[in-house]
Amino acid sequence: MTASPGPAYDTRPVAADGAERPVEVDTAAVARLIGEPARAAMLDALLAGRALAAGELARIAGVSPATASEHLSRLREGGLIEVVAQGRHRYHRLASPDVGHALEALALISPPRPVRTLRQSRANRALASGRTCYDHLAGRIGVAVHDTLVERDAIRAGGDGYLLTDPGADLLAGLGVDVAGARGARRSFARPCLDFTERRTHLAGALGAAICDRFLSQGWLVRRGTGQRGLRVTDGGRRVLADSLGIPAERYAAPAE
Amino acid sequence: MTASPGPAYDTRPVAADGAERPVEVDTAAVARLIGEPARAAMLDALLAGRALAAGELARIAGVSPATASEHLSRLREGGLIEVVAQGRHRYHRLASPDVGHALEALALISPPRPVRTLRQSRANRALASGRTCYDHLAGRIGVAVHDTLVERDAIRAGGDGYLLTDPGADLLAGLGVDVAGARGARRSFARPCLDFTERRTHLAGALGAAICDRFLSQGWLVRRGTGQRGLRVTDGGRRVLADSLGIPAERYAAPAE
DNA sequence: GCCACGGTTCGGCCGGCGCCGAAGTACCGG
DNA sequence: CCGGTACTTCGGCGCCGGCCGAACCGTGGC
Repeated sequence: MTASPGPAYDTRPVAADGAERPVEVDTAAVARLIGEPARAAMLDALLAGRALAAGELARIAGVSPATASEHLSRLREGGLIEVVAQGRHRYHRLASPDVGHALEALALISPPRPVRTLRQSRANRALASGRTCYDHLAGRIGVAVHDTLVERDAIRAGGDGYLLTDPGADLLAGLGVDVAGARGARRSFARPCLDFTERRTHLAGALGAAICDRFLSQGWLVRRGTGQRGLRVTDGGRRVLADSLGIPAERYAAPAE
Repeated sequence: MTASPGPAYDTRPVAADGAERPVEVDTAAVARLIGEPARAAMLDALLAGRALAAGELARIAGVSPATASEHLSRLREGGLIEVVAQGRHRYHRLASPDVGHALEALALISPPRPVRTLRQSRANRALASGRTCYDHLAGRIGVAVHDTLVERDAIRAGGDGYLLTDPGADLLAGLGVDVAGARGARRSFARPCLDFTERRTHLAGALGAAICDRFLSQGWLVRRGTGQRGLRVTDGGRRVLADSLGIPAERYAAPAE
């Protein structure tokens, strides 16, 4: 039995509007969009959840602004990214967490490409420790938080993903996480997300994002360098993780070697 | 707390061998493989879990045997499919469930393509009710079974996916499901799998496969037609679902219209 | 041994698309 | 208004790769 009232499953006949009916789907079109090195590099950069301007994406992908512009408009038409105009800049971001999930699922079955430089290797090791995945915590920190919440019965499988138990809601509220806001969000509340560096599950959805927000705004975690994707635990964060969640620092230390 | 002894998380430092270290990964290469209509059609056909001969795949994709052969060898080199020679035929199948998951994750963000014929539409509606996803139950039946197991606390989030509780093990053993065999399997024991027709979660992994096996071998479910992907619930199956799991027939009936 | 059949390899055709430079458009600051 | 910057559109080049027919290899049936 779950902590929330009513059945965990949805007894309605899966919605009557046409969007939910099974339809053929053009998988090849989307894969073709991702299957171009420059576009894949852009999407990878956007996977951190930050909106980036077209010029930055051009530089990241190593192509001219003209080419980048074409790629971005294709990605937009394909529904993979959204664009928000702001002054002279046009910021791009992934259209939905589902896009991020598809990218990670692809990464999981993609051939490894040997790390080239020492600098690159060091950066990757840092990412393994803590990073954001779209907008929630990933890496060893994300996995540790996820596992602890499950272990303490703060979240339980249910619905389409997880349901928050009453003690779990108290625990997170005590940390200042905006649980009510997450419940009100129109996106999926809480669901598991496969972490491709750890090959383990961490917490995604509105709740995962709310936790990530809180940890960043309190300075418990800080963005690592200018890459924005890596995360570092501060001394205060170490205290909070240990005292409130019982997570020792070893659980999320960077892997050895 | 979970039902099994010891912590639900893995306290080891994520394995010391190089394979688990974070590496750059060539997502574009894999996406490029999938992003070709003929190859995508082949992969889609293989998503049902059946191994298919090269000739059949050529016919399905609508290309000549020569072209199909080239596509298949590329897919093989890319690690997406495996081939097993048998007499004059060479049977192809997806290399791993992860490949299937990536395909489903892509399908979730792919643009819908309107169903063309009435016949096609009817076939799709049947698939919505019950189907296999790689080797486990999917569709409305898969979702109903998954939700019921969660609702009855037979499975709980933990580890990398789900852990089976003691009452849950009794429940499934009572149905004749080979729980011990599933535990012994080297693959992931039980994990959620996103169903792209239902947009809901169902049960994958060794346990999901064991349940599917049992239901098919007892004749509670039968393959629908020659497509092998669709499933139909028999009268006996209806009884078992209602009596042992408390799932009424409405939960998995084909959607209206 | 011969043929039939499934599958692969090879050669050559051709369309699509990724690329850039240059020109065009929108927005901002002075 | 004018110049600079950010971005898009256009035209044209070149190559990758998807396609097929034909030839080639291995298996199985007779």
